[in-house]
Amino acid sequence: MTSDNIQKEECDYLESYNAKDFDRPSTSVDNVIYTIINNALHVLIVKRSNHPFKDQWALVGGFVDLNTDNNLEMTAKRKLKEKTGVNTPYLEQFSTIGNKDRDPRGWSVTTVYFALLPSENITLNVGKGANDIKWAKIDNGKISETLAFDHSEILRECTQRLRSKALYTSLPLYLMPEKFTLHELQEVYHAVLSSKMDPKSFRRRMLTTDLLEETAEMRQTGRRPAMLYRVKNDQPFFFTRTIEGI
Amino acid sequence: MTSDNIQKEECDYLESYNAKDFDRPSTSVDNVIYTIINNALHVLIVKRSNHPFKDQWALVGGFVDLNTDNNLEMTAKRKLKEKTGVNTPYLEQFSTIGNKDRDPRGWSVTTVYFALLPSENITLNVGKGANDIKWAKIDNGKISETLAFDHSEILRECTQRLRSKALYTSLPLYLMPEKFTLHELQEVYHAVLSSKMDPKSFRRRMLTTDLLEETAEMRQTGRRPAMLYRVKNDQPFFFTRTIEGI
DNA sequence: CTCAATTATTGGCTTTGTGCCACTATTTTA
DNA sequence: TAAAATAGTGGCACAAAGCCAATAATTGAG
Repeated sequence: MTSDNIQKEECDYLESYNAKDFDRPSTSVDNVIYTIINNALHVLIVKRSNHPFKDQWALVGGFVDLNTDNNLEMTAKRKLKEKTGVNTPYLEQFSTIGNKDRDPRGWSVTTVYFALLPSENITLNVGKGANDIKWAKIDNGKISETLAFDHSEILRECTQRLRSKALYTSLPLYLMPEKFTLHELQEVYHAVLSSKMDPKSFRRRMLTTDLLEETAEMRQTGRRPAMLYRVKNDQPFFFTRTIEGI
Repeated sequence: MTSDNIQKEECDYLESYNAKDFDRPSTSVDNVIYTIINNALHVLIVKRSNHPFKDQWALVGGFVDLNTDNNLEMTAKRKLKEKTGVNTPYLEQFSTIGNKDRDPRGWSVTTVYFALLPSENITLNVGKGANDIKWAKIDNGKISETLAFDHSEILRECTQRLRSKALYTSLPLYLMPEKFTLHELQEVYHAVLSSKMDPKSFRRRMLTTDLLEETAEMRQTGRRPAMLYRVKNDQPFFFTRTIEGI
């Protein structure tokens, strides 16, 4: 068969193809949106106003809208923007969970993204499908609220991934405000890792990369003032060694 | 509203819920199946016997079957077993790609897994939807065949991920036959990384973990015989330092 | 005005694991 | 018996982390 014939055949095939002829799972995106509040890791959750799991807390997510979303990341960003107003977060795909039991409506697939938001002036909007929204504090990888669907498990695994990446990357930098001291950055690492590091080692690790630059300002806190830094290089950095002893 | 009332409401809601009322993307799984042949990394590809992309090579994949597959991983394993007979590979979810352009039939989501198969006696079956199947050699992260859909890009990115993980994990061990010499293992690392390492450093790195154990046998190759090892610990190992200079 | 308390920052030695490269060991074949 | 080939080791240098004590800069109590 010639290549032209195959092209023709494919056109015919596509013309007669009807998406409704095949059973498909539902497809959604869920965001695990982290930020730092009072030196503790928090995650954004919403209270569902619709069935199923009505009036229960859940991660920020929603179905892919085939008309407005060109790809999965657009779905993730649309929901993120709707709830926080943030346009350009650090956003990374975490994992996709698909099975026949996670949603009472039937076979369901969700692609989970996680976002890191700087800890400054974020205004929350309840948005669609929700009647409440709040930051929930993460303790020991868990929050006190029970979440809808398999979201508690997703949150636990995603937080574990974030923690593991903090051991060898600069990801926690995306949780920082524009200007910050090295001590403040170290506190954020502590919040993510739930473990303390030596300040000398931490400073050396951060300053021997090209990630940070000094500002002309100092943080005045009533004791010895501390140098304020800002991010110089926006790319995530991968260290060649992990932090040990976790 | 009482909790009982909500339960009742949810039952009513689920009863009236009709999956066909909502447009959903198609959902598939694609496998990037690696093995080692003649000291080179290879990937399994099939020639499609159906539209679209009829008669073109593609990764091993297929649609989720809502009736037989309980979850996405079952879809991945079902296709893997159909083509190779392998039941228990190393299988890891790589990434999910979903957009409106990747499939001419419309909005499509595919979850990509990668599998590592030991380099020994695997019998290939053409299986459903294909009229040919073969191992394609990976050179510089690419194969010479053009692949259907966005599979060439998926292969490139997935191979990059495998390469990057080989720098700090023991993943290449899953590509080894039951017994192997340290030199043979190093050759597999070389095949994955496309770069050479010092034999002393490599042996030290491998032997200071608890990953391997000596067998009583030696590989006889006509020169000095080499100790044969087998895998002692089936869990993937994460080194605290990456191999440098790549 | 001086000193204790507090927080920021540095000095410097130890430890760990890799890079490097020359050297030794064991086998076959010429 | 020696050369060639492959397996495996000795040992030092180096980079980056751990560890912990010392120094620096500031405020507030007396």
